[in-house]
Amino acid sequence: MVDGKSPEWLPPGFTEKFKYKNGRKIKYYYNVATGEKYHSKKDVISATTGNVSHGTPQTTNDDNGFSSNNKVDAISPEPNDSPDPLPSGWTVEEKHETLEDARDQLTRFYSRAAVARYLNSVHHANTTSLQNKLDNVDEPLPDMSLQLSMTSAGSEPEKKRKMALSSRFVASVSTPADGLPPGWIKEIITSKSGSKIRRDPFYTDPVSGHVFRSKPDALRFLKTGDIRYCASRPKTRIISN
DNA sequence: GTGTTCGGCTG
DNA sequence: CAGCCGAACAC
Repeated sequence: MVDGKSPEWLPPGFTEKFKYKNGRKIKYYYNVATGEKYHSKKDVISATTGNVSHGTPQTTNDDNGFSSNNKVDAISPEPNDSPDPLPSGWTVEEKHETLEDARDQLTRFYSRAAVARYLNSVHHANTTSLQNKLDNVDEPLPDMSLQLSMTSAGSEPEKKRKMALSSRFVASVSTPADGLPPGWIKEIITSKSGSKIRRDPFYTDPVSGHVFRSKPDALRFLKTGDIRYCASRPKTRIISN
């Protein structure tokens, strides 16, 4: 139960496969016997419980690309093996023979980025704009920039005061990210779903504008320079400077 | 297919 | 309890 390497719920004959589309990791389940693939656990379960032997729930194909050659969708761990979503303006010099070569180039790239980051952080100079306009705040406000926004769950754009208790509001506190290069912003997004209060941290790179869901993700990007290695694809917010 | 949220596992 | 991340959900 502890090791999630083998999904127990997965019926025999099924294998777990991964595919990378647009930098997003997609897991799907592949039925070796029939060649069908399913995107979610539900699909597999409903398909297997309803019709165990043979039923073609999705594609009614007797023969498709799976027949002759099962080219396993092996993930490419090397950054130089798949088309990189390089931003315009960046060019790939050559294909690297060794890892060190690639690493050297990455280092250059990161030096540059580091410089940009540093300059950016200095330019901002930690603008601690303290604005607490909240009336029903029961939490101690930190002396950092606080931003509050709320979304009306229903269709009432009014009465924002008491709504904080019944609707989902989002408050974000921005603080300099800890354990990351200067300039990075850590945001604690406080949201309310149902009656549960969530506090999720996000990390924003001021240079690229990527907002990472976790510190490890941010570190991964810093280290490899490729968001493909992140556990979750970061949203990219434009930096208004 | 893409973005968003939820929920749960782990340290 | 907080952080992280997969997966479900929704657009």
